[in-house]
Amino acid sequence: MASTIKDVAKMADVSISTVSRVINDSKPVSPEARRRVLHAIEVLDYRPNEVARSLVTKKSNLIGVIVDDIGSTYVSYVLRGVEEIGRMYNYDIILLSSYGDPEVEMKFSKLLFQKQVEGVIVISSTLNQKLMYKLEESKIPYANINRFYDIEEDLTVRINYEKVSSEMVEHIIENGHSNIASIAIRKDIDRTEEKYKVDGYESAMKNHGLSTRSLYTAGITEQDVLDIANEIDDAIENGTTAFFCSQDEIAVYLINYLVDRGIKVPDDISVTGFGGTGITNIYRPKLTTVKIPYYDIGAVAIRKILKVINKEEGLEERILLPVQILKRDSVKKLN
Amino acid sequence: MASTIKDVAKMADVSISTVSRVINDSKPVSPEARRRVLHAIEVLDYRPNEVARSLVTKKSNLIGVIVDDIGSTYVSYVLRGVEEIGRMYNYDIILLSSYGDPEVEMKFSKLLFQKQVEGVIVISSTLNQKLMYKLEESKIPYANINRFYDIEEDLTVRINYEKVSSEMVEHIIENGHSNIASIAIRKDIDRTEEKYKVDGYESAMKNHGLSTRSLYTAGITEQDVLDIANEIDDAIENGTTAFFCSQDEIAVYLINYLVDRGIKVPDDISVTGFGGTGITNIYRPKLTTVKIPYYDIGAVAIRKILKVINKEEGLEERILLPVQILKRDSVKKLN
DNA sequence: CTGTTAGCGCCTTCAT
DNA sequence: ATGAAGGCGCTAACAG
Repeated sequence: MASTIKDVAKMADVSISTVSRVINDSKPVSPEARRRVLHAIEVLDYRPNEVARSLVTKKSNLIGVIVDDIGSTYVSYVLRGVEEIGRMYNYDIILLSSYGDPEVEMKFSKLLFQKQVEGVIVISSTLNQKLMYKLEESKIPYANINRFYDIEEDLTVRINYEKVSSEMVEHIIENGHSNIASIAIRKDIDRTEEKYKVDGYESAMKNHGLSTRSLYTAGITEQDVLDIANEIDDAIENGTTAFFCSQDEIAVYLINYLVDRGIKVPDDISVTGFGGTGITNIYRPKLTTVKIPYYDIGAVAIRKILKVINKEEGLEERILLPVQILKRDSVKKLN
Repeated sequence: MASTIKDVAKMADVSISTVSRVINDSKPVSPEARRRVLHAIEVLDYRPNEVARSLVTKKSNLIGVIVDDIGSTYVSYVLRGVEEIGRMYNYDIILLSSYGDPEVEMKFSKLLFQKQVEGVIVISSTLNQKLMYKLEESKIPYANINRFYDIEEDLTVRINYEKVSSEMVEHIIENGHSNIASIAIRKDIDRTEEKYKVDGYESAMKNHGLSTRSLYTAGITEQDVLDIANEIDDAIENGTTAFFCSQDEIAVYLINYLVDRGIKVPDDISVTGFGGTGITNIYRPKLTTVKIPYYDIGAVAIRKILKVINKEEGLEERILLPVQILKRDSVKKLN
């Protein structure tokens, strides 16, 4: 059995209050007493029991994080930010992976409440409104981070997808392309970031008096891309020289498809993506893409929660994260 | 303020003992009392406070997981297994990411002890002996999962790298190759899985009377591979037609290097890897590689810990996980 | 500066 | 079958 505050008190020949005072540095303690306590702590290898401490202080220093799949790159990148900033403020992360099951997520939230977490962060690719309601009514601070859905009310951290999309399209245009198609995900597009990307694409094109061609996939799997092969072929036959894709996965599977058909990227066709995670550094050609600051998204989310917990006054500004376009090798300069 | 067991007792007009009995199903309670308690719980939306519960039962149902980088594919894949199996047994995961700093890891272990975790799992790419000692002397069950180091005493879960390496080399030989080189990581090779891989390669080659050529990198970054470009070129000039690589990253960067030099894979040169994570499905050509069961590695590790916690008698067998060779497109059949 | 006391919310004997 | 009482390890008044 680990030693307790009592053992330390006994050994140092003081009361447990005094021990508590030195470990918390809460009230003045005479140098002599402090010395003895410290010594006893050392000898007994005493470590305060956080569970007991939480019970009385009502602070668990725990943030619950519900994710849909810890194995996904998106989730793990966001988690980096959450974990590191949480740590800076002495908060630990309890991690729960739901694999996208909404019912499981409901159970998780209950579990987390019982564990007395002080905040909850949800990192997912799907939407679970029921979970949001439950978190809302729980009155504990929470943040919702979603890979696709970008909903005004839920917003925690946002990115100006429309603007950066326009910039990316400008970049493609500057490289001499004029027949540029976009590919985005159709599902729930009115509530996802995809809408903003397509809007950005279309407005940039219109600003240059160019006509648009917007293709849509069902998702980001290889099959989803192959399913619109006809439309891709069609675009190319009609002179499309560049594809502005709303996600790195789409871009990469598109390139795979093109290469398999003997079409070279970027020599014959240029392609851009959105995301900028590891794969885009390894894959050849190195993808020209928008680097989404996943780490910062996580960091800002937990920071916001901690602010609420600590009742920091921070004016509730909407945080808009800057993004960066990585100009690499998948866009060719036409002459 | 959330309602407590007292509130429930008052509302149901019973003692807190009775409430405790129904929520834990520990002792018989009259149907009538039970009904009233359940009703009160429902109305008050009562959820037992796990912190208080842990304090008295001395069970936190928490497993601490120290990782070097939550953002790494390796870590997140292993975590999937840890999390899911932990969940099955009602254990939650506290996640700490050290970014490889040994001192930080020491602090983490202390932190975890204070949080009263019942077990600790370390998932890393580096070795922290001090941490292992500390965990060992803590007397709480722990498991050490390492991406590279494969040390007899520390073993938690193991893989027969030598055997599968031989099989992979056999596969390459069956495809008509005879001049095959290996590439592995030199660092600490006597204590890493790399040794077994090279051994497997060499023994397969010798069994076929073929001569070996073993190259070594400093690590798995792109630069590490480029640093041995001369040796790679040299091997090719000397007739090498296939490279058996000890890690997917090495294989992929090697292919990048070769392709950049106008050498086609697998048409001119065949390449195999080790790992089988997501990237190898997306990358072209699809890599022929050994699929390491990361999920199972994590699952077995936590299962082992839970066995100790629950004092299950399970004979302390050494678990050897089966692996699978993914025969895909990066090895060409020579005629 | 220090010790005593009263809980935090819950489980668990021990009586009844 | 049920309630009263004690205590898990710790913090926070309250006296002194």
